[in-house]
Amino acid sequence: MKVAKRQLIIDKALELIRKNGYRATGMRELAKAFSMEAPSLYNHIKSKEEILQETCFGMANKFIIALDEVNDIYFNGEEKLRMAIRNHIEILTSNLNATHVFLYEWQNLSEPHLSKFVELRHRYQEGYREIISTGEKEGVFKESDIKFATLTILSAINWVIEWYRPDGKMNPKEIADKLTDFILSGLKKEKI
Amino acid sequence: MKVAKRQLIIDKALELIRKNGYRATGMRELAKAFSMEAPSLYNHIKSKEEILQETCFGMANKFIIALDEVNDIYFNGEEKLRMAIRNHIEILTSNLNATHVFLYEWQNLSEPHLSKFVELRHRYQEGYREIISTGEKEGVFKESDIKFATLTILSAINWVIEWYRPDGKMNPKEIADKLTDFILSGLKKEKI
DNA sequence: TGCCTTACCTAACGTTAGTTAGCGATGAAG
DNA sequence: CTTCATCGCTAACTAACGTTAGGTAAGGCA
Repeated sequence: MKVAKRQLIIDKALELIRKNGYRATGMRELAKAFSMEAPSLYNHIKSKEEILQETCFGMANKFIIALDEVNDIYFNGEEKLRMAIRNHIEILTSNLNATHVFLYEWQNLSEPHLSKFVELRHRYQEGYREIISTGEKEGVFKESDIKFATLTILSAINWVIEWYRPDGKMNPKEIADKLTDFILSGLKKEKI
Repeated sequence: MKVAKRQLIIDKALELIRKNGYRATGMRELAKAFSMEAPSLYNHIKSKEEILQETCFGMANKFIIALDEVNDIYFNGEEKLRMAIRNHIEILTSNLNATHVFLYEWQNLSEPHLSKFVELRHRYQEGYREIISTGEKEGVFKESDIKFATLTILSAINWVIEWYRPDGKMNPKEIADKLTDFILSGLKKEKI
């Protein structure tokens, strides 16, 4: 039972944090969502930062594992990119609140967790860089500044969190496919 | 003299806010940067939020004016997009700290400024939507979900703030051009 | 000389933050 | 029936926040 309520608290915390920001989300406000007083929360969690840490590192793991799988299973660069983006969008859309914390609130981590987290982020970028590099070597992707392409791609797929609505007209897979098409082929009509 | 120091204070504030976040940046810390005590700041500024307001609305104006110009002067959709992105990157890279506040800290605005600001942001997006819509009607751009394309493009050009370094190897114009090429033509090699 | 403004100071206010201490009720286990 | 962990509570602490009040030294100007 304890573990269940703990998860409820964390979930609600993530929801509030996404809505108002980590610093603006107080323990008293969080407690109110459960008709409790703030100190009672500490029967379930160790501290406010514990929520932040668990979420940041938990999501980092999810993203990294999914990416490593792609790099292991698929060989073709284009296929790799398509699957990586599909996985990323899938994780992002099914963990909107947690992903927001992962993307934008990690700066509130205290040391040494902050440094550790930055390193994980770096590793994730590295994975994408590899994929693009693969596609380039295969002659399928243009010769491009790989760092540049990586960052641009990551920005596009992360921005999805800003406008995705679970009840919208596109489901995660459709978003991922459309995004991949856009990234691969751009906006311009192909010359005939 | 007073106006000069006021600007120095605001500039330093923006620098600190970009580094640590609006809420994490305190008046005492800001004052320390000038070897002053916190209350002395109030001889130069009215409040902490004044800095936020001035920056958010000031930057919004810059971006919107630049975009309106593009929509007035150029006719071709592709040219419009190229110039809009060039202007955007130019403003962004020459106001890194202020742009960060504009992009990520506006949520700390209090009402009614918050609503007003959101409306301005909306208008800026609208401008990009128009451009893409123009290119589509001309038959130069693919038939695409315009909202989707707009958001993806804006995310890519805004993400530049995350990795741009003034002493890096690409200057703003190069970044803008490369970004535009990427957005227009994508990552894949053109079929022969 | 006398005065007013500028720009700093110290002291302190009121609020809010995260958290701890310690107590009481409940309910399952031995 | 007793025991003991669970999970709430109130009270309160420390630290930090933005800001105000009120005072003082310096410099331009009548």
